[in-house]
Amino acid sequence: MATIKDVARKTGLSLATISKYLNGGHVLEENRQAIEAAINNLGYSVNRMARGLKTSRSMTVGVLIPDLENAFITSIVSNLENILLQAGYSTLICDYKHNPVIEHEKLAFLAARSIDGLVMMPLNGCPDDLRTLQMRHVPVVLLDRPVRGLTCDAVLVKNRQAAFGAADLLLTAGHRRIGFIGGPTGIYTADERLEGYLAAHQAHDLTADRQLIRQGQYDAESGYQLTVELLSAADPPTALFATNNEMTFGAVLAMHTLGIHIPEDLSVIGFDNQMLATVHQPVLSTVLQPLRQIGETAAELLLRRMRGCLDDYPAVHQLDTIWLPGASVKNLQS
Amino acid sequence: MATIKDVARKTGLSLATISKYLNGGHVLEENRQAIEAAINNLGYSVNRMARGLKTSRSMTVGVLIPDLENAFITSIVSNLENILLQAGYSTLICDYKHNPVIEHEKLAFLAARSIDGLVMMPLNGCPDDLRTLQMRHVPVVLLDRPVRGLTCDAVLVKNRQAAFGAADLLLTAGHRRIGFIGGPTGIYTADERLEGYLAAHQAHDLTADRQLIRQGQYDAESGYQLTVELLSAADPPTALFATNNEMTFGAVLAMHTLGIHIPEDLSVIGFDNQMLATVHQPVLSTVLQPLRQIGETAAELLLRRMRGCLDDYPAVHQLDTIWLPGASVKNLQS
DNA sequence: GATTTAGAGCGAAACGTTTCGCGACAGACG
DNA sequence: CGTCTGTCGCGAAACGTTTCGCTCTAAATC
Repeated sequence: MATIKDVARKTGLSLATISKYLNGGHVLEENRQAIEAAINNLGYSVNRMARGLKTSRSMTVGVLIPDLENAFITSIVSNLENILLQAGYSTLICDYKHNPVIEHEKLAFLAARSIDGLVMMPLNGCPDDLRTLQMRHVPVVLLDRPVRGLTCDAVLVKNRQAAFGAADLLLTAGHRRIGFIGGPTGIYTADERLEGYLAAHQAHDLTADRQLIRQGQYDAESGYQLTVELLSAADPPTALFATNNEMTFGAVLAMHTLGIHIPEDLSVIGFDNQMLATVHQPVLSTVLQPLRQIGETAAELLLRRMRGCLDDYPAVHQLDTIWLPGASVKNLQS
Repeated sequence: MATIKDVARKTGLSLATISKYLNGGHVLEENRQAIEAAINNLGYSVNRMARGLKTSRSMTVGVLIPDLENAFITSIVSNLENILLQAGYSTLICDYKHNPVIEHEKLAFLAARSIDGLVMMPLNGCPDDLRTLQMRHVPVVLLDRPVRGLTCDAVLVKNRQAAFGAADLLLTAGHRRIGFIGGPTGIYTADERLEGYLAAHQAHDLTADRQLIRQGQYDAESGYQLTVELLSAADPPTALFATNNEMTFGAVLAMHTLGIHIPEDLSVIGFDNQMLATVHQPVLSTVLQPLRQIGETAAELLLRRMRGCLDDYPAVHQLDTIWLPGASVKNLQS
């Protein structure tokens, strides 16, 4: 491998000059050409480890997500990666498989790789590790949910408003018994979405039947299970709101198994699962998160922070969700 | 940040000894304890860039894939990442969005990051860049398809056999007009799968009607389009075989739009799209690739190569596909 | 024509490791 | 007691950059 020394020798210039050129400094036109020729000739490319050693920047950002097999998440990551790459950063992607132990391990792993920044979709969030990172001036941007007790930049969506909208739509269509399939209490998005659901009832001067509110894990298994429970109860709902990607999948699976027709037997609103929503017959009315925008916002925020700009710290961006109109809601009024 | 020097100072030992300890060498029990105490005390962790500079190994592998939003692919990557991480490697994941220009760019980007190994699911494959990498003794493992004119390790599946099996199943069920929705000629997997389809016809002493064989891009758009064409033709097929993840999605979407019932109006076999297959009603009979196994095989092969073992080079692993039995094929015999 | 100023290049010292060859020492052996 | 052998630690030289402060030259200014 050619080094900067070889380029210096070949051009008759000094190391310092080559380095200056490489870092965008001004050199004489004549020398510029000589340097470029030598670089091509030798096939030189800068050794990022040597550079990193000197500058103590790795030009690498860590991305820690719960799941790499979830299109909803990877779509965000893909965006993120592209923007960061354009700025010269590479992206170290890790998933922790929804497991807090792995989450902690991989966070430690990333921290040990001397990353210049971190984007994380937290489960527990490991506030202590994150704080340590922040003390080292490694900026952190959270996705999807904040971490309790940690001051940090974050990119979220308006969960409460989205859930309010979905429930309101069902109520307005005349539904009075709306099943709610949600994540565990204590999880930020789960709490927010439930609150939105409840608030919509209040806005219609109604009180939701607590029996209709079912909470489990944010996974397909739970979605399936809770749907079965809800629908086999004494007084089943006429509509169902599944409040995350996996649970929507599980819920639809359960309805298929039970032979329930949408929307004749049951009106349904899903969350996030765009591919399922569009392939479903009829198309599933769904709350979608603005994946592209989440990725972009997070990337740009992180880049700003890595450039040292702390103007609006801590910034918490709350993005609007997108409504995918389908045909899975039956109007009971008509 | 504490350095090895600080540890040396604190313990009264020399740099060389600390380094030896860090790299698993033997030191006196007494010193070992002192070193460990000092490390904890100082919060020392090795600077990977300095280490990399000396050893000229980055302990990083590149992963280049066509698409990060495709669960079929990311599932492989997730596996890969986990195994590599256990061996101490981090994973630089890039996607090229099915675009040969980006493919080339990102490959160049990865190559410039001094990766220790590369796993790639190629489109064009950029044989020249890959060869350059190989000359630098950076092992490369290809996924899904080989690259024309390049000697290289690869992990593939038995495409021909899988397509043969699917077509054979339909033929055995009495179907004589089987639509084939495939990728473009020249793409390895597309060619192999088509050959399997044709071979199955031959095995039944039949010749496939060329009108039933439609080729497009490996995307949902094409799958949709070709399905519409096939079904609106004069003499439509009684069965359909969609031969990749996205095309299966597109095909199902088209059938829904056309109001076609599966399997009453049309028998269908899909490919790869497990989530669609299981959520579909009825469950879609589908050819699945062994994602976990592909990831593992590729990771282990790459690790072996990075350890310098070239015993079986070039190794081309051909894995068996998995048959997901569904209820989307109607038996015409009965 | 003398003095200032800006531009360009240079030398050398870091950055935090690994590694090679050597020396010190202790115990085993004849 | 002298020699040999094996273990453990040490000093110093790299690895390929960046960067600071300096010098040199030529143009600009008075």
